Parts: sequence; structure tokens; C-alpha cells
Amino acid sequence: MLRTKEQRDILCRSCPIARVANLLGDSCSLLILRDLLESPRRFSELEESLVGISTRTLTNKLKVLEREHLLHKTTPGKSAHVEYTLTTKGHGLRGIIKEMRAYGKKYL
Amino acid sequence: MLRTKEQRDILCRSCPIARVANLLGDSCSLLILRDLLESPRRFSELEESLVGISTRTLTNKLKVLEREHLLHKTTPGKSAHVEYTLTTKGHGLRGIIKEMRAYGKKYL
DNA sequence: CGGCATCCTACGCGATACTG
DNA sequence: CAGTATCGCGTAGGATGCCG
Repeated sequence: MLRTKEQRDILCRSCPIARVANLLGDSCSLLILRDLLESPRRFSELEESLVGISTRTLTNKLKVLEREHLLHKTTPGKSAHVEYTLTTKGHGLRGIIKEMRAYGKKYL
Repeated sequence: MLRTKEQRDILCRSCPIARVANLLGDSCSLLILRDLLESPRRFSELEESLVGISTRTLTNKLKVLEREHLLHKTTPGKSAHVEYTLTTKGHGLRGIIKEMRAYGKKYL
């Protein structure tokens, strides 16, 4: 929404909500996080869950979330495949997601 | 994010979080709501608070939020000027915003 | 399966100017 | 002050194809 990085920074510097909005301010990040909060997921599982998402978008979002340290890649056991797992910081979102679920059920 | 309305509907139908994400899935709606949660605000006050937003974007977002019945226009007292006030449905967001503020302070 | 690279379009949004 | 109207650009993101 905001044109320059500076303007965005002004908002974020003073307001924790702006920082969160910056992080989660697109609909699909929330959905990815919702899934991962349940359990680690593979790329294809996320793809299937987020109906209509393109691989391009999914990889991009995952990269951002990884860069922000909300999740990281893991390889369970000695298997070759990759999974996406929430970090502690990622699990911290549980409260927000929980409130959203409650709100959605009640009002939407 | 999702191409067709149908695909979006598929997600929303089954998941309350998807519905919320759909509603709040852009950074500036959250900021507007954050302000209004505190008290009713005038157009210019919002404009000033959301550094860098254009009148066009602000009016558009307000229209959407009004259409979704999260807020409505009011005219306090017998004054001429308009204010934006949260509805009950809008106030219901308090829990989510509260969690976001807590998360932002702790992790971001 | 789990991506990455390219191409291309829709549209979100800022800038600007005008109205009541 | 509280918007509406028009224009024009940047970019998010879909489609497609290729690779290890």
C-alpha cells in the first residue's frame, strides 16, 4: 500500500500492529501459517491446500516467511524430501490465528 | 492471490481463517481498524495517521469496510462533518488486533 | 516431486486536478 | 475538509515450460 520504504518504516517503527500487518498483510501467508500450525507440510501439500495458488507465488511466499524466520525447511528422518516447519517465532502466531478463527466463525 | 472467485469461495466456504484473511488481507485495512478501535475518526485524521496513503486508496478501503459492515459513517452531534465508526461486527475484531499488538511487541 | 526462469497481463495504487 | 475522476505506471502473480 505505501509507496516508499521510508513511509512504511515510519509506521512500523511506532506501531506493533503495523509491523504485523506488514508481515501478514496478504491473504495467502495466513493460510500457509494456518496449515503449518497444525503440522509440518510438504510443498505439494500446501499447494493442494491453497486452492488456485501458483507454484511461483507459493515459493515466493515461503521464501519471505523463511527470511522472516517464521518457518524453515526440514528433512524428517533420513528421507530426501523437504518439509516446512514453523519456528518458535512462527508458533507465536497461534494466538492471532486462534482469534481469527473465532471471529470468522462468529461473524463471517 | 487467487485467480477466480470460485477458488476463493472454495477456501472460504470451509475455513473461517480464509474468510478473515480475505477481509483483512491487506495491510492498510488493519491500520484503519486499529485507529477506529480506539475511537471514531474523521477522514483527514485517518489520512494523517496512515502515512503515505492516497485519498483514492483510503476512500476505496473505507467503502469496502463499510460494505462489509465493519464500520459506518456517522455525524456526531448536529455537526456537518462525517466520522467513521465501528459497528458491533467491527468491534469484534478487538481480540485479533490485541493479539497482533502482543505479537508485534514480542517478536518484531 | 519440488522447485526456478521467463513472459505477460490485470489492477492496485499514487499523482494530480476538480467539486461541493 | 471530504471526497470523486482520470491517467499512468509498477508489480504481484498466473501460465507455461524446463530441470535435478
